[in-house]
Amino acid sequence: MSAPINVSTQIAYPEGARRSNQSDALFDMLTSAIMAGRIRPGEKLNEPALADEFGVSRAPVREALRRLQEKGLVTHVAHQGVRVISPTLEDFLSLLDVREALEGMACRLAATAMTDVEFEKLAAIVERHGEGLHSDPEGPYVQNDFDNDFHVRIAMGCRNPVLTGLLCEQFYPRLKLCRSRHGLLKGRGLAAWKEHRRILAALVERDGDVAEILMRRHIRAAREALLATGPS
Amino acid sequence: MSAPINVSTQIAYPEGARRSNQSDALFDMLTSAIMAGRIRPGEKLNEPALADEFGVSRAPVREALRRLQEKGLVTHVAHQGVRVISPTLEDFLSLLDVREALEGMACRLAATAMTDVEFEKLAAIVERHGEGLHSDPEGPYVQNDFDNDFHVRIAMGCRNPVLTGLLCEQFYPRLKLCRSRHGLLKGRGLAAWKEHRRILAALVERDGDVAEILMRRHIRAAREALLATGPS
DNA sequence: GTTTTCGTTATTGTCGACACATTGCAGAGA
DNA sequence: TCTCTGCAATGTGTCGACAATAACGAAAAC
Repeated sequence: MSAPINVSTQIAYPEGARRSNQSDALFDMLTSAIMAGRIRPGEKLNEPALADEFGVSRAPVREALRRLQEKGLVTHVAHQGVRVISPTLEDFLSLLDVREALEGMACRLAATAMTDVEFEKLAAIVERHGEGLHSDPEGPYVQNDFDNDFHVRIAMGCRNPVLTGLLCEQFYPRLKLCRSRHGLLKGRGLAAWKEHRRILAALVERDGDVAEILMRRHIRAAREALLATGPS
Repeated sequence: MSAPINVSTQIAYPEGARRSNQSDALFDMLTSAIMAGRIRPGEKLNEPALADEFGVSRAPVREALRRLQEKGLVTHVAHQGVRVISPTLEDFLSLLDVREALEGMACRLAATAMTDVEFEKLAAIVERHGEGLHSDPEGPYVQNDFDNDFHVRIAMGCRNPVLTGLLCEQFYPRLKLCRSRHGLLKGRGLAAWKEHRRILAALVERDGDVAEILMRRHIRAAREALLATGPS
């Protein structure tokens, strides 16, 4: 038996986020716990144990775990329980290939779909990123605030609900997990910022073709940086 | 109360497909029933009613329904039950935009990842498609056999599990539903075949760049054909 | 020391029941 | 005739329990 995870005491309930049902609450809790590293990759999530810990029956736990699985944050092998995924470098690379395709398209669509107000907001994000670089120009590009992230904004600006959902709900959480496992890309900070700036410029020009190309190149650069440092 | 669906009597059990647990069996049944149109778009799937009809408790039904929801085949609004989605033209178009991005990437990757044997198999599929055109050159491109479909083969040949999973499990079923609702693209049959042939040629040349471009153009052509006939 | 067999345990699927929320209907009142 | 209120029906989340299956570990046989 694995050691008790005891997540409940470590998670501050996001105030408004308390949903009506236990299954949702559990899902939110586990999601943030995994993403924050409070539950480590490879760690086991025991259905009865979690039910016991949270004082609920197995049903809501079961559902929350299944949803985590759909989200790609945990794996479930029969009769061996569910574990937090510990993505390999290959998994990471696969994810980035698909991400290149998806965000490229998102960028193309966003070029015509986003409003000028949204572009201003995006510009502000890029600006703040630039200011942050002064402290550590060689550091990685850190995504600290989901709603104010460059990529997230574009994903939400493309006005394609399928695409937005895929990126925000499936890909970004998994990518974050991959990053926390394989390390951020040091030295990419400044380069990433410059690339963001060029993407923004193309968007403002409403040039979808160029915006897509630049975004794809941007993600491929990150992928290649990973490939260079990864297998070490 | 909606009329009883009575799916069980209409579905021939796919012989080997009987899984160990009821939830899986139910999921398979409902999936094929929806895709075959035995359960129509907009139709309600009643949890207790299905449980009763199949002689199981609500638990496995519940799980099967949730998985259908993940797959994007049904929607679930609180206290109103779950219904088979009836995709709008906009939904269809959104799906096709994302599909363009995904299959484009799949094609690019497949150009280097697929084996010569797989290419031969793919060529055979294209050839058979061409022979089928003799009977109705203006007809639509029909995908009658999932495992022997041109696009499916490429999706499986790209060697990117994330991409393959997305396409085969999420997109193709939803696309099929969209097609059955909005009609197939008449007159695209011959054009589609020619495009397939060119894509195949690029793949065989192992030219990922061109293969991607051709595939994207192929899907965009289908999208525009839909746009032209759709709003009528 | 290695392999096999057996018992234990963990995981999982399923069940039937209950309680609560919401919806929609129906009847009362204006 | 329209509106409001209360009730019934439906949908839904949750519970505790049981049984079956497969993995794990220990003891026995080779």
